[in-house]
Amino acid sequence: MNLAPISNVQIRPLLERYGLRATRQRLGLAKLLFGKGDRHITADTLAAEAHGARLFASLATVYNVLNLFAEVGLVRSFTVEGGKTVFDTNTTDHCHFYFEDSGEIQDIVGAKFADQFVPPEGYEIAKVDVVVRLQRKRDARAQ
Amino acid sequence: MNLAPISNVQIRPLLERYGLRATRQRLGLAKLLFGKGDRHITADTLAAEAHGARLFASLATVYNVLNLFAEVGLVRSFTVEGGKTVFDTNTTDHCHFYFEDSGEIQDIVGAKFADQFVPPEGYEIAKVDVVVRLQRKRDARAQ
DNA sequence: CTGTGTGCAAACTCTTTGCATAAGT
DNA sequence: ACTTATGCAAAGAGTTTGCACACAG
Repeated sequence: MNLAPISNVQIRPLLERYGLRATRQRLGLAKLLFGKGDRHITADTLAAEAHGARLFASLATVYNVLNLFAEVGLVRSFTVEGGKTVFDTNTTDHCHFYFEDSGEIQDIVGAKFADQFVPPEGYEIAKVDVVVRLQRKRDARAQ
Repeated sequence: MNLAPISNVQIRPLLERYGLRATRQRLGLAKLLFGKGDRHITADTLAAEAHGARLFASLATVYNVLNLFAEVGLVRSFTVEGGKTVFDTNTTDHCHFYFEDSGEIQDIVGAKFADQFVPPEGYEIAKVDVVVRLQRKRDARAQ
């Protein structure tokens, strides 16, 4: 995937291409997700955003839709410590910075790892999650 | 760390070296953790194991002790999808295989990544979590 | 119409917390 | 003795589920 921002009208065919019914909630959430480039978002944040855009989708539906999108490959999900699930619209092989102070997540460009691992006999790699946790540098002189 | 299996008598000084009071629960849990080489274990599994060994430690205490051990660097924790926190007695820089079918976790030997990332200005790397998720290979001819 | 999605609330899992009691040094 | 840890139960966060109703094709 990793599409450039998608205009309104392209979303319906996008869903249909993945065999998904184009419901109002799915269209609206997809528009929020794919309308502004790469995003890292949790279910409750997306629900809040949807609500702000006067798109009414319950939290349960947001979870359903995000999990569904993740299953078909429209988004990618991973978990950060604390147990929160983050959904990423960039489904290519890449790593993440996680800022411990702000909770922000950022793609690490150019870091690819999935093909460096040799899976054990009988298994294949489903995905590789790499999270680099960052903390504010404490200057040696300070403290 | 990454110590070879530790005998009984070494555990008390180990805790004291880390400035931790040697309580019965901590001694017992440490013995279970460090007594059999590298382990990947969740709090509830360790609690069950302790119970089986007639060491009575409540789940809350197991969490307290594991989090404390993680803080001082005796163990390392990371989260797998599903939100479970896994505690690893191997605190060196390494990656993990996660078997989706069994839930098992295995160290990947020889894979080191922490020094390959350049943190953004003002930040330093707290840790790098790499989880390679594995699924049973579905033979192309099958299905 | 028919099947599928949605919304709500309740259930569920994992983890943390508050407070009285127990134990360590 | 004094301090810190433990146990219990309850609270908390995040996510999933069951069922009645609504909507898409």
